[in-house]
Amino acid sequence: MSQAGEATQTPRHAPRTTRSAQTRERIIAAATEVFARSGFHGAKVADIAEQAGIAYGLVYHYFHNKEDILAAIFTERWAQYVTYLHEVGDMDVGFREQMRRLVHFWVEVYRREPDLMTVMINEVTRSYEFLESHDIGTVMVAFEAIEQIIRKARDRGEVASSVDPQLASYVVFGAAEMLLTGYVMGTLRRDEQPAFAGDETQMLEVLLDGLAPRSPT
Amino acid sequence: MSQAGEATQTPRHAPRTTRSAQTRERIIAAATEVFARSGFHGAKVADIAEQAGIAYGLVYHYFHNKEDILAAIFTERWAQYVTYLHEVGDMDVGFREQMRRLVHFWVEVYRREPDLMTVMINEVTRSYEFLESHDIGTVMVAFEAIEQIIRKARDRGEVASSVDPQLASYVVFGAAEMLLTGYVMGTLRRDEQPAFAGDETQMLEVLLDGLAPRSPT
Amino acid sequence: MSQAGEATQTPRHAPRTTRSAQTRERIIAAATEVFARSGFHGAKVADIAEQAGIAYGLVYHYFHNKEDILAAIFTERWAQYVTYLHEVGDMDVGFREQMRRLVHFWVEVYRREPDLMTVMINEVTRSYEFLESHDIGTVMVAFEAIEQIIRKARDRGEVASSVDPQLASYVVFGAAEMLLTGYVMGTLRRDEQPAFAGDETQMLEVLLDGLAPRSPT
Amino acid sequence: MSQAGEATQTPRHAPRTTRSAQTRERIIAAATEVFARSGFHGAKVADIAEQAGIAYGLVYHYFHNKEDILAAIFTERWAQYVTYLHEVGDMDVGFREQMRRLVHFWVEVYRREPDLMTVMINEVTRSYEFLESHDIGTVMVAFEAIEQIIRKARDRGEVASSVDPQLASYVVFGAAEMLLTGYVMGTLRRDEQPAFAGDETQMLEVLLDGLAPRSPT
DNA sequence: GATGAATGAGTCTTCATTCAT
DNA sequence: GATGAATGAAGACTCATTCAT
Repeated sequence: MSQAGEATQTPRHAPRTTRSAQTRERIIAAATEVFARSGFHGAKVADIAEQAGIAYGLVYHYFHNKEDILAAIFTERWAQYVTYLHEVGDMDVGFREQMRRLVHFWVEVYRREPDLMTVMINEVTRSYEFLESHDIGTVMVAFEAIEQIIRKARDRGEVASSVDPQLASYVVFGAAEMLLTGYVMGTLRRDEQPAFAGDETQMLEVLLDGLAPRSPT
Repeated sequence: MSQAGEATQTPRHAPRTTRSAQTRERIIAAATEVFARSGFHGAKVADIAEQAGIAYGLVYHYFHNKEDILAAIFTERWAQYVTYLHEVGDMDVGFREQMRRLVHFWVEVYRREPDLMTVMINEVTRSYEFLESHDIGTVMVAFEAIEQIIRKARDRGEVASSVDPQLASYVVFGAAEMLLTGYVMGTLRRDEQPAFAGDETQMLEVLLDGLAPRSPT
Repeated sequence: MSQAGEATQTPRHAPRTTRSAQTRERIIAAATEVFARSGFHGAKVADIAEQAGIAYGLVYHYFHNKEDILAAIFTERWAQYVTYLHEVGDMDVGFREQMRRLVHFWVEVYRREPDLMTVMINEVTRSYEFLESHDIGTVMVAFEAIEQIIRKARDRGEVASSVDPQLASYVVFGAAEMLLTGYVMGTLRRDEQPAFAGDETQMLEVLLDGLAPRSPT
Repeated sequence: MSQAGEATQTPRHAPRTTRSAQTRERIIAAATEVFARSGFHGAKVADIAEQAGIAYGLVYHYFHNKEDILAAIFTERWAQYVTYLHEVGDMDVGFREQMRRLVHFWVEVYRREPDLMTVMINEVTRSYEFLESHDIGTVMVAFEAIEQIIRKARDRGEVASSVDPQLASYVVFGAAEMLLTGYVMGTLRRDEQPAFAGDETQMLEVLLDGLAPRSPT
């Protein structure tokens, strides 16, 4: 745990073969699932290996330690996530459409990789332990990307001038995350595709237009 | 973890003396602090005892095990929380005012007991582990209380008729929780009272009126 | 455990009042029951106190430690036991009658105090630990008493001359003990008094006349 | 203790290698020795491991917990024991010879594996704790086997018709067990082979022909 | 690369014993 | 005498990590 920073910097080895790379991916996928279910501390390396269908000793061929797996998930998946946020920010499609795509993206990502989001949120976003040994700024980038989208839209007049982009980014992120949490926890049951689409519409409406009725009802 | 439910139901003993009750409170307070700092898994019973200024063995006079302490924190504080949500729901003050009070309540609770909220958020609300071994319904009551507030307001015409109260309750809860998470994480630095007040106003505005500008766009 | 010998020699105090003596008896009775059920190591002082209906701290007013309670059971009860064995040995009633009385005595003692016998056998007679810290000779006296009874009977011609009194005492003691174990374990169900009487007769017959049919049946 | 049954049913894993199987045997042998010396409760897992020449953690690769080791000793040895009893029962050699072999078997087993018998007697046969958490029927099978031997012999006229086979099986088993206990406790010192043989003869005589002199005295 | 046997630091938890009240 | 709060030594058990095969 103490050498976490170092470990993160020093991948155990570069993948030499395709198979090797596949095994590494399998471990990351398995770890994502197990971390999501049990949390970092509650996850056993043996569980991860079992989930990945390999011997537990093999994990240490690919990662220095358990912490290093979490770091890899973070490094290799979070980046994609933030990349998309920036892409959306750079799209010339208007704020409503940007938000629509963001919400859709979240819901889609969750539908495809619910565990990844869970780990990101629970283990990365909240963990002092983790953040202390990594750059908290890297985590914050996601918030800042959304903040930027809102700020620019505000500058264009597509967001109310009174809105504080930073605060608003927390609202947006929080709302999205709680929706996804509802999915994962099973408190929001959505078995059909249309239901997911309906949620996207609803969330979008609430975030953009608020709860209070617009104009003369 | 498997006997957690049982443990929760069976307090080790009724407080016989004032001193006994005080020690129990000391342990709960200390545990709240340590759980907030290190997380449930990362917290050592010995740390909790040290923080409480007692021998670690004494913890087991008052609680069955570590899990039981977390359960006690949850049980004894969450009820107060839900009670307030219901009080707000019963107030005859209009939806905007209800929401104002809710948001203020959340921010205030955090300001007064940041560790408690941290534990609630990180170890209870977000923990599969906890939710799986306890009555998730107890947790959901909070969501339902907000859902009811929104539903009634919609019936009164104070919330747009197109809004789905359940979905909206997730947005509201999620936004509030992420705000507090920002406080907890220190990514939202708020050292001054006015800053907190500003956040409340902002959050209220976004939730009620949305990000999009009102008036004639 | 190390000062067991010392502890045994030094009763914590002489009973000053009748009530005091009664409490001491209650502890001994309770301990006998708990030791029988859980063994010495498995028995908790708290269980003994609860069984006795007193606070666990009070146990230490009457005994130095847990070991001391066992020693007291041994000292104060075993003596009575051996005394009776000697009485039987001194009776001028013939070997068959002596054996009859012995067997009856065992069955009776067990019927009245099965726990006492269980403790004697399991924790005293069979325990290296106990025997190491006490005079094993004291325990052996019971065997020797039976051995003497047999030896004298042999000298009188009432026992086959080929019989080794020492070995025979083990047979007698073992048979009796296993019978009683059957009662306690519930593998030998005896709810009616006649059943017990029947067992005494059977055991006596087998021990005295053997399994093989006597001459012309 | 409550999951003991479950643990017993579920070996931690099947031996994958010869070495693995050897280590498991080493642990069982070491545990037998330590249990015999200190009793189940008094035995430390660390002692067992030290005796086996391994790290204590390794014990938990092979067994779920301490109780599980005792259960394994019982399961894997008792079966052999009962098997032999049945073999003797099926022999067509007459009752006297059957008994002779039984007694010889018991004495031999003790001579070869005194610790094993000590554990069987002290921790298995006598322990409520053990018997409560396991199938007592499995233990009783041994009694029943002897009972059958006696019953059949009675039917053949080789045992007195007045004998109750069940009661008699307790006498036989009890006598044998106490003899072994004498060996175990060291109260019956037998350093020479002839002494053991003498014991067998004596026990056989007492059990078959009884203490009372046969014929006309 | 792969496996899983082996290690032992780290914790939780129990419970005999003490002692203030 | 009586109580039970408090202490802390002792020991069971977990599991990340190493390494021989």
